[in-house]
Amino acid sequence: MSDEMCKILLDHGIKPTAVRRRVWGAVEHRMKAFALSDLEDEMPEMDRSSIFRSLRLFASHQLLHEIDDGTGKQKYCRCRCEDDGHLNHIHFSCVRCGRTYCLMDYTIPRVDLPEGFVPDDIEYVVKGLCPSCSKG
Amino acid sequence: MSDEMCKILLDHGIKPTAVRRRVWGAVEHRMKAFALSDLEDEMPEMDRSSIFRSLRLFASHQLLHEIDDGTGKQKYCRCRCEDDGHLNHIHFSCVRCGRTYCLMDYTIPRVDLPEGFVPDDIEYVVKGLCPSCSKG
DNA sequence: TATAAAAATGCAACCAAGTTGCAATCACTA
DNA sequence: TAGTGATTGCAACTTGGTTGCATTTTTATA
Repeated sequence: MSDEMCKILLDHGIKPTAVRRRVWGAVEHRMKAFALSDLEDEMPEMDRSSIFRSLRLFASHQLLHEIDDGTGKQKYCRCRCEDDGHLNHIHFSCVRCGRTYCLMDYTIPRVDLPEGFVPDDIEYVVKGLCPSCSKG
Repeated sequence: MSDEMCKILLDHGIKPTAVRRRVWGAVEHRMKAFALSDLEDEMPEMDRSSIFRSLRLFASHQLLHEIDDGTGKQKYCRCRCEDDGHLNHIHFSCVRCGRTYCLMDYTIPRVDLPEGFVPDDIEYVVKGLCPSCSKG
């Protein structure tokens, strides 16, 4: 709805249709990684493939990152990188509650690769217990 | 068949049945990560779920690691860790040919996590072009 | 050794998540 | 306003993983 929201989409070359604004609104302020199924549950009146297509579109236009936390479900997180569009923070995946945290302030330490390997992107996922699950 | 093979399985608390020896034989010398589907293709006369159960068994007995390289397929690699049973090397996943390399000599750099996060395992996957694909 | 009990296997079916084909609808331009 | 292309909703399909169960094999016990 808001002009603000439209602007972000337009700035990234995305036509702000009703579906896309709806999806973006549900997504833009999230700090944790989320899956398609999360959005499905929250917006049961919306079509799965429409949400899916919006997410993929956002990801291809650098509004979201696609991350893989080892749970077998594709997750997304809000991209806040100014640089080259690549993820540069680590993720934490809780083995108990299944939530994935974006640790924005923790950058991925780099490794020099053997000759011939040309890196493009890095995924650094720590698995264990998150603060709320480690308390118990 | 070989006593050697049986010994490895027995040493890890696994009864060396025919299926398991067959699967282990197809797996033990691999340097690259592999998926269930790879073994299915190589041993078409074997049952999928039997291979699957063997792999899961091996993994639960620390003979294999289950790794997630972001391709959406569960991959496995030969465990050569002497220490705590955790993976400690990085992986390289080629976006062109889909192969996943275990870079055994490249250990995962550690990151101090925020208060409350209790790490158990780490996944470090670099995506890009492998030596054979980056040549072209 | 014969038999009972337990474990492993093969098969078919199921499930979840992602993805696609296509017709209906919408948005925009001429 | 008609025509064109993009978008959407729906249903169906694909892939990979997983499970239920009857059959077979192995192991333990009498």
